[in-house]
Amino acid sequence: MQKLTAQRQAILDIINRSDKHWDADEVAFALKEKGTGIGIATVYRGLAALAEQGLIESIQLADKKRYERADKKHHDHLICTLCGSIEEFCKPEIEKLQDLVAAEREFHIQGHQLLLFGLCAGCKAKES
Amino acid sequence: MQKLTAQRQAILDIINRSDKHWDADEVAFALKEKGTGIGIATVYRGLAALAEQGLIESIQLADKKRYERADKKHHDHLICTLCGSIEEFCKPEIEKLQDLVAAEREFHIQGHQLLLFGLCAGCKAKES
DNA sequence: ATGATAGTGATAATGATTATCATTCGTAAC
DNA sequence: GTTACGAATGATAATCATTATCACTATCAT
Ligand SMILES: [Mn+2]
Ligand SMILES: [Mn+2]
Ligand SMILES: [Zn+2]
Ligand SMILES: [Zn+2]
Repeated sequence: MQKLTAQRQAILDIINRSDKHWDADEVAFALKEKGTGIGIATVYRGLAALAEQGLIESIQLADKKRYERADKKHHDHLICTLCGSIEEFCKPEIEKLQDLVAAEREFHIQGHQLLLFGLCAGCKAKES
Repeated sequence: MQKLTAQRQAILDIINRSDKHWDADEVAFALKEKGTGIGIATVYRGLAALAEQGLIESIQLADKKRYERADKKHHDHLICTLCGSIEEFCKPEIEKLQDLVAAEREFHIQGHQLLLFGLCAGCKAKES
């Protein structure tokens, strides 16, 4: 009984039209730019609803949640501690090993989050 | 120039005497129990200072930061989404693959965090 | 002693997120 | 078409972990 309202559709459109990892404020701002202003509480609720339905993906960073398109295959993230950029990677062997660890402990795995922190190529170069 | 004051030593003792993953409030409460009450701001600063010096380890969960003893070898965590229990595991092959991913992208890795979410053995059993 | 420096603790402020609540929308029954 | 109900909206208050302030204190070197 989760409805895909006009507001939620607008949020979904914003996110689907880019490769960015959006936080709630960024989405709210983008909608305002467009003329489609939406209450901030509705943005939060819309993002949560869309993620619950699998229409977008979420990642939990230290300070806040970010959302991205769901039409990519599963991946994890490299986060630059200097410029904040977010890169993506996919390493099925890691996922296999995670399943193995869970199986060994009779842990029923529902999800995971792997974040690699460091300096992106660009920032590494600048760090003479 | 970070000092190991009496307050910080008290925090460190609390954490070193157990295998728990402590949040700031739990540490503050444990200190109060002991008679060694410490201002909550000092607890936060003390935990941050101790972690910076490598005397304790921190993990960032969705809602809050938790701290644990630093005298174990590196490990990652399995988190039960039902009872909140935290188990630990160590899988060097995963760490190797992480380094490989970073190297491929010329990303200078500084740290990582791998969380596996799901049901612990106990909770899985109860879920008839 | 005199500073310089860092730490403490009470409390205010911050910032992301969630709760409240009156109002509105969408749809299904009458 | 009107009514009725559940869900959604939006303005705003509340929550909660954490950080910032600021006056005061402890430590240590000159
Ligand atoms: Mn991504
Ligand atoms: Mn641990
Ligand atoms: Zn960077
Ligand atoms: Zn459990």
